[in-house]
Amino acid sequence: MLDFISITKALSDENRVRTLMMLCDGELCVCQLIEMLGLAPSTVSKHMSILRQARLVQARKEGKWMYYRLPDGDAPQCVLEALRWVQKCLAKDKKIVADNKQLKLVCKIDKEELCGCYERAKSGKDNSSVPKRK
Amino acid sequence: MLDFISITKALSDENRVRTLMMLCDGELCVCQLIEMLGLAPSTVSKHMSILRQARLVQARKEGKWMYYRLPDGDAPQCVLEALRWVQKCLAKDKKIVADNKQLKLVCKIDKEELCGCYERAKSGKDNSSVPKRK
DNA sequence: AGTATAATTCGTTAAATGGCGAAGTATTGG
DNA sequence: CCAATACTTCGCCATTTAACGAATTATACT
Repeated sequence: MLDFISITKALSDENRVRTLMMLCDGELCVCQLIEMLGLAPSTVSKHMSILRQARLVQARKEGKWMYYRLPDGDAPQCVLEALRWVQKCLAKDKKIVADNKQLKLVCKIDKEELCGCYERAKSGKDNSSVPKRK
Repeated sequence: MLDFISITKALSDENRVRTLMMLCDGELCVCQLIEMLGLAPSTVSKHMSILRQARLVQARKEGKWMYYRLPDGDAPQCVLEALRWVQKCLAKDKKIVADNKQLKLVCKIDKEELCGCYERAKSGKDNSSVPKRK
């Protein structure tokens, strides 16, 4: 029961659900999620730890980057079915579709360039919708 | 998205999930739920309004009693699938199994007798496990 | 070694949530 | 009509939660 409630609690926040939907096409690193969600790094990190606790995502560290992804079949049945349910319910959701579109742009941004996200966030300018190159 | 989150929020409380599972075998009235959950009437009423808002339950008033039940197929697909998921995940859960057993006893109690639950609750004695007859 | 970067942990704050009892509404029964 | 019963709504309190920035950890780059 506790495991179950940890899943539903994890799913009861919009930003976490958006994150799960963003991971449908493959893993993302935290700075990409920060860019997409427009939240502080510490906040995103907390969200990911809640999703991880519920086993809705898995993590992989590579160098200084942390990648998150949906579980690969080895997760509890209850979790896998939850993910299928979420995906089916929200596939056509307006916000989710917009996120998907935005995500394609963000994924094109070079890692080194993107991860100035900390500084950019502090500067107050929202330039998240513009994929930049040098 | 908002509808979706209202469902996951509704499912993120143990007492509400227990309630849904109790409704699997048919409708129950509020005083039966009060008896089962051991909560104040106002609290149970609030829980039911949250479940109703999410369309996870439907209500029917008969005389002075209010009956709640799972939706009959006319609910959104997303809701029906959520209910199937919850039921599958928790069918064998310890607390849920115990609730089911307890519920059978509570259902045998005569309505007129059961609904002194308000007074009984105030008296502080937990006699909920003993189905009583005059 | 020493700085910069990516992410997490910690401490705080504002808002949401679950609980209760008191008061209000609606229905039944005298 | 009036009292009793079955809820529901409202107002309050304690706890939890989502957010942030500051401090910390871990890795890469000179």
